[in-house]
Amino acid sequence: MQDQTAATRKGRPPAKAHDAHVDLIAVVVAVTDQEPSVLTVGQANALPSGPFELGHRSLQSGLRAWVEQQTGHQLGYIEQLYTFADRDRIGEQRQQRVISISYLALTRAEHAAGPSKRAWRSWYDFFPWEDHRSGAPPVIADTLLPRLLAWVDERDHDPLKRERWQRAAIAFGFDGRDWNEELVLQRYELLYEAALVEEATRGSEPNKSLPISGISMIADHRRILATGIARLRSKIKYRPVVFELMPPAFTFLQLQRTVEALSGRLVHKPNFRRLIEQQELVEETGETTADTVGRPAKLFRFRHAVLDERVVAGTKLPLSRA
Amino acid sequence: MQDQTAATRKGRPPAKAHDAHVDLIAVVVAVTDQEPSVLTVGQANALPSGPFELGHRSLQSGLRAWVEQQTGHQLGYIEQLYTFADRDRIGEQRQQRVISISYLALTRAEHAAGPSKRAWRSWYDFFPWEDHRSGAPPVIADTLLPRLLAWVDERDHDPLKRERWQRAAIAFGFDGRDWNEELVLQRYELLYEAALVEEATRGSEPNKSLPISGISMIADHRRILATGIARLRSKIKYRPVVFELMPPAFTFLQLQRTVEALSGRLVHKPNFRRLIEQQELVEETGETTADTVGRPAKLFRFRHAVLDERVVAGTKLPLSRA
DNA sequence: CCATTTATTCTCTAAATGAGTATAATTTGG
DNA sequence: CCAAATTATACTCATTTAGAGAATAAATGG
Repeated sequence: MQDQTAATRKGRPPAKAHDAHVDLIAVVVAVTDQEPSVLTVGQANALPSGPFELGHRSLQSGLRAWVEQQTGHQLGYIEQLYTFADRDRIGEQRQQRVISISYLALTRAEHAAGPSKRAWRSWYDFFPWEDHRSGAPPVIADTLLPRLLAWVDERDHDPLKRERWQRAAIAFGFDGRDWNEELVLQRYELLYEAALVEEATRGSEPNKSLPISGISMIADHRRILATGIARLRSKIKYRPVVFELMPPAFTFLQLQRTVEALSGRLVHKPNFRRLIEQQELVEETGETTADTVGRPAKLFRFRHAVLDERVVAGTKLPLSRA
Repeated sequence: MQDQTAATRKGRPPAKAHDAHVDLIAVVVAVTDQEPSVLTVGQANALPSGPFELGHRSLQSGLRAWVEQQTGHQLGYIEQLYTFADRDRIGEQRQQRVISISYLALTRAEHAAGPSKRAWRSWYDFFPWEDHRSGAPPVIADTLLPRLLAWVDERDHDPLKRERWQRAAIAFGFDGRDWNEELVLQRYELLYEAALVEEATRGSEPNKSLPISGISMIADHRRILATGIARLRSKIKYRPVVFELMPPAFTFLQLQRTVEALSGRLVHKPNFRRLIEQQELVEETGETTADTVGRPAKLFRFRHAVLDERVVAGTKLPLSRA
């Protein structure tokens, strides 16, 4: 799953007319001080990216080269996210097609020294409504809910109103529904559709009452970031990827705080420990933490062997033994 | 998740030199007569595909257009699979880069009449080792195991031998391990690496003792098909996508047989029923089947409402209530 | 009517999950 | 040095879910 790439098709006449510009773009994630952060460039409002060039051996190596050049950061774990190609989601129009192939990279924030243009930034700067670690953030009730209600009311008649309202309610957990932390992309797309994010209004006249929600990014980078967050929030649940973000040795609490930072939710401490233990994902290093107050915690390391042993979780289909 | 696309990047000088040819390629799946089949073109050894052109509104609409033109088949549900760009996996070398953006489409085999070049073909023709509905297929013990052992033995020394053997054992369930039906792509890649599939030997001199395993496809289409099968086998477990493959009304057994066809494994009938029922995925139509022997089965239909109600399964993180 | 076939419902046990409570090992303020 | 305070770790208990199979129901074909 971590290394897929290849060209295809048999000798078809090269259709130069349709050739496209291909960009590689990276969502590089680290967690430091209980804050999930993303690697940015420029005015801290762009993801590292660059064109896929003839010199690149593969998509992945092209991506690594660009990120390293632009941020000085070397990537470890990466996986492909999604390939975008909409014309209408970019401000300017061009004659030529642009394809963006996005990747998710997991890393630790330290790594390589020296002065560089790299800037880590909490992803909740861009998505303030996504952090529910201390309850639902006020921005939802104060800003988003009223605005979304207005957007629902744009519709004249009932079935259409209800459809909009239901979508909003599912995405944000209104009407007593549960908050679902995985719906990052749906929420962003809804806000985009309701024109509650700055980038949705770029083509139009500057409306001073907007924008309102979070820091925006250039082009559609915020959408790509949303895609990455959604993927990661989903993936930590069934694959041991959190450990890519951890130092070599860590305590249970540190691990828990990392998961909480990513998912934007608090987890139940004893049950979290039980979950990790029963899956045998970690082993004791023998050391304990010294620096803290309270009872010192044992240090653990990730059991890399699990990557070989059980490639994947379990079934979920009620298989028959026959 | 079903409709994502967009262009990116701010005004960077168009780097014509690096422009790439972009192909769209479809894994179109249907299940008929308990056989999972894939839509092919050409000599029934190619997936429908075509270049992404300026006239296409989006990647998805371009894909739909090509499939419709080449097969006369109209697509319903589609989702993006993966974007490939390896140079070394295609027979011929070219100066220009080729990007293949692949999609998975789910449909029903009937649909549109008239003469057409479309051909449905069981995916097990291409992956005979993947069908475990009547136990492990003989090809594994008879052909693959000995060949893989020889491949393991190519390595001179122990740690390297062990590493190869462990990979094979995990992928194919040797050494008393369980068969994991989701590892379709890993298995294919392993066979490719061990040169046990025809396409792995295309650059080299024709070795008569090979090829051996399944029907091959042009270029890297078989790899893309493997990617699609793997995705589908994984996805049916946590999202109600099987219903895209079912007729409007169906019995529990038909539904079960469809799941079995896709996963290549038999499921436990009462527990399968319980699973579907407790998730309230279906409702009775009121009719029953007439044509069969034995007790007539009730007919059910998919409750489309579930797509709105619960967008997604559940948590899997031990959340705290606070 | 009886054997056969398929459908549907139950039962029972073992695991996994959710939610707390209890106990252990430290540090820190007096 | 002792009593909070603080964090870590271990247990408990009820509830749900999953795995495996038995029992019952409703047809068909003689």
